[in-house]
Amino acid sequence: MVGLSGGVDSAVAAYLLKQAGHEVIAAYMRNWDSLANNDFLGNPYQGPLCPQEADYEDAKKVAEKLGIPLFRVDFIEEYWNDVFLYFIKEYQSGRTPNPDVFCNKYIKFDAFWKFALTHQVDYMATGHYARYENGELRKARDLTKDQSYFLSLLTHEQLSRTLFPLGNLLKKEVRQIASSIGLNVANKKDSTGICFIGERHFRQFLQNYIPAQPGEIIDIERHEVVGQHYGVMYYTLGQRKGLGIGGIKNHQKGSWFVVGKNIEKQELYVVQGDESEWLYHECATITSFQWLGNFKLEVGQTYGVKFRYRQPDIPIKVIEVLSNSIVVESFYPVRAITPGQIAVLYQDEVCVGAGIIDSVAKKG
RNA sequence: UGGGGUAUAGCCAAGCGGUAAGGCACUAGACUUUGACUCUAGCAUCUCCCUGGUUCGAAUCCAGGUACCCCAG
Repeated sequence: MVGLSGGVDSAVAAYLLKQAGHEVIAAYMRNWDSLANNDFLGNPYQGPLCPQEADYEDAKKVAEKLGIPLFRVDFIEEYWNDVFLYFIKEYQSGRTPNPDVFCNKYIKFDAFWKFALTHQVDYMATGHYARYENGELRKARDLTKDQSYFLSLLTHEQLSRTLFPLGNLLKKEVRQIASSIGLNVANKKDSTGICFIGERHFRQFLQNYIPAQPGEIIDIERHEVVGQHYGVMYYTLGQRKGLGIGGIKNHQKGSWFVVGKNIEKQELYVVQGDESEWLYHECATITSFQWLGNFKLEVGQTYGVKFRYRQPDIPIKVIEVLSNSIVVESFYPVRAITPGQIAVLYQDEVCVGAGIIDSVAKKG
């Protein structure tokens, strides 16, 4: 069973599986209901035109074109309970979660799989750009579209029952295939924003679930108030936009960036200029760490790590291994390593482990 | 109510007679299956606190007014 989103990637994935001789069925998932979920503020799609229904129509056309049956399934409650509540809780505690990683873990590769099982399938498949070969999760051939980052918290069991038909293709090739077989979505723009929710004005979106709590923005170097914020939970480390801090007398030119926050005091800490020491760290404690490698994880080993999606691999050394967490140290300062985000360890192309960034520190 | 200083876009700020730099913020777009970062573009055209005056021409000079700041009382 293939998860058809209405986009070009999953459509081509389904096509390729069918071409390969698999018996393919598909399902369109809908996991977010703006009305039921009070998704009002910051939602650009007010009114009757619902992008999800447009996507469903696209998926139907794709299924029809490919001659495969298309089911429709909702995991709105599961998404809310397993992904969104966690998402909100993290923001409330001042962290910056990555909901899509958990959406994969609990919805796409769990709830969806259970649904697929009711149709007696052997495998599920998605349009992710990633590879799972010989028990190893690997980056996609198209490194610019590689999505192994988002799959890094899956288990071997989840990965081994999944096919990734796009793992060895370039995005460009996927679009060419879609075009060559006349798929309606061949030139459809890639979707962005939180999976199943979509593009939102983020601060306003959060305000639907976390009430505003305005407070002071403080220059952490001079201990001066330089502005007012809407609520510390709406900002993330390294953030520039949305601070609204203009020119200030006797200050140099330059933008301001978030470097910290105090939930209790509702204070947001910032620095001017993107070269401030406050923005950079080398050490990170990674909790809920899951090891995917087929050898032993030990102190002293070096890997490449992504502290956020699409970040080039950063060389790090493992300096501590605990039962459920590890501590790593990069060989050079890294900007805005952010608690709540997922840190993924790679050994070249192989994803060997991942966990949640819990805290960061300067070297030494 | 003596003296001095400043008044330029939301903020900081160039310009000192020749027809409004720059930065920040903001907005839009690009990038992006999280949030960010980044990049590109836009952003004072009866306008430079107000009113007169000098001049071919003023934000720039002069006079008066208004507001705020500082030092003295």
